[in-house]
Amino acid sequence: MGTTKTDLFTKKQNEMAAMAKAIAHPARIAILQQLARTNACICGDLVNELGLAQATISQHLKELKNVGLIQGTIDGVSVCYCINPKVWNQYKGFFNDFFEEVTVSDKSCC
Amino acid sequence: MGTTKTDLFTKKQNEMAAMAKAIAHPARIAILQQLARTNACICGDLVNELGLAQATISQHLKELKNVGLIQGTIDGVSVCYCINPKVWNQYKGFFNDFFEEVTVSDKSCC
DNA sequence: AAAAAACATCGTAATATTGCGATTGAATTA
DNA sequence: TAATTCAATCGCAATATTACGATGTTTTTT
Repeated sequence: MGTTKTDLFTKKQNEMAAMAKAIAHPARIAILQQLARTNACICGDLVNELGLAQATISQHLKELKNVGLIQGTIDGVSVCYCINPKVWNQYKGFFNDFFEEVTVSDKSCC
Repeated sequence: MGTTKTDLFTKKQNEMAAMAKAIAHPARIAILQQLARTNACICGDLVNELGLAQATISQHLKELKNVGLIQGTIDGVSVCYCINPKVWNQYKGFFNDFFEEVTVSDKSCC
């Protein structure tokens, strides 16, 4: 118990849920926005900006890295993180498709 | 500890995260797709289709109702659920804006 | 080589989520 | 009215998430 029963759903549905989960935290939203704005960013800056502990930020960065939304390259002592445009655009497409699936008529049925 | 520090983030960021969380489960994705397809649905059908226990489905429906994505009206003994087009389109817009925030250039910086 | 700087990882505590059986509540039917 | 049906809610167990101090690792600087 307590575990999501992924076997009950399609691959696409599980993927969609995983994608949503990746951005289902304000810290990760904030991180992505920051990276989006600057188009390059170091982790230290994020720690200063967000107000969360370094370990916490690092953990969120790891999750974003795991789903491929960001990538980091070592730059001397620090690490330079940035958005992975390919995956980003994939997300954009998937979410768009999902919400487009229903071109909801303005009148609801009930 | 263990609680998300919402006070560190903007209202928009918290809202965005909450919206993502609402669809961050395959069962809720499946429910929304089903409602989208039929444009009207009864809960009992969902229980049969999804394979989760009635109590579990009811809980997911409640979450979707809480964020306004769906609405239910009593129809005799059963309840008819459907998508709220207004909120649905709001979600569509917000997600689109979020991913549009970065019109990522095809070359990443690092 | 020693100290410092920037992150990652470990371990742990607090809280949230998921799932379901059992029960309750409301409406319909016999 | 009693039985039935459908869904909401309660209570609990299992697992996941969030957060952070402490420690480890890697590179730079002294």
